Amino acid sequence: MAAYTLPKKIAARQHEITADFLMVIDRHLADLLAGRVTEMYEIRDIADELHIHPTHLSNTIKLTTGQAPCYFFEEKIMTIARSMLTDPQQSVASIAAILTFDPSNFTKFFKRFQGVTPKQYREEYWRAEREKTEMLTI
Amino acid sequence: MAAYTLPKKIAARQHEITADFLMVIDRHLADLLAGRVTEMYEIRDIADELHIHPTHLSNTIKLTTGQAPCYFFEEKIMTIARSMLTDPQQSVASIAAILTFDPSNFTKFFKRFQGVTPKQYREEYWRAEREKTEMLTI
DNA sequence: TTAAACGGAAACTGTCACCATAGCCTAACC
DNA sequence: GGTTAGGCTATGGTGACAGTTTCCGTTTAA
Repeated sequence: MAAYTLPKKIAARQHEITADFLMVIDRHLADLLAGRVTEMYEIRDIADELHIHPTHLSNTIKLTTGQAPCYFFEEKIMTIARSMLTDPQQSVASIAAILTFDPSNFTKFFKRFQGVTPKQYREEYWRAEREKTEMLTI
Repeated sequence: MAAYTLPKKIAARQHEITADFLMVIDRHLADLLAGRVTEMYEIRDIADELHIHPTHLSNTIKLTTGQAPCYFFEEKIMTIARSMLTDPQQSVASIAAILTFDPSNFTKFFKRFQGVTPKQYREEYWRAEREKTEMLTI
């Protein structure tokens, strides 16, 4: 009997793929923000990096999470976009550029998920901030 | 070896869509002429009826026939228009109305395909008819 | 020997950019 | 007065392309 057994497989291959996928997009987005890359990954690029077929990636992510790969990618991009919009120094166009959108598409993309345009989102954010400050000073 | 095989699929899904598309526009135009409907179908309406995406409809028709969906739609409308114009009772404007055009656009539409305006077409048609009759009476 | 992993074709959904033109009005022309 | 042309703008259709889903065939490992 072997005294040492391999650690029990916590995740099946499916979950390994899912975890790897999430790591890859996190790393890629970090690279994008740091300016180390300037092109947005496509699903094909991620599948290539994981050495599996794009269709198989799509199927596996959907199977383990109930959501398609794009969902997570887009969610993370939205989180970054919202965060950058709270910085009044950055123009909407420059944020769009960093996220590899052309300005027009960035607005469409953002509005589709957030319901409001980037500019509206920024304005509402600062209005809310001002109200908070007033609460303190009164 | 199976003695009975299913009949070989003659038409792939693509051809099924194409056939259905042609049926739908035929039926719709018949409805229009009979006054059962007064609005011209758009590609979206046909796609809805076939339960597929408009883009997919467009791409599939183009793939199987080499022509875009509009081509067939417009061809059939032109056939109807030419036929109605041979009836001297119907004014050009009333024909336009039945085909859901405003008079000005109908002329433009007709000329684009036929090279001549509706009125010219009608006149040439009757001139040709008269010549035929003269041939007989001489 | 069988169930998961994987490859891959085909059908389908969806977005975007481009542009021809329908729609609408006015004006000109038989 | 019915027909046609001109001019403007909003928009529908298209073609290209990315992604998803379904389905099935192979391989692989237990």
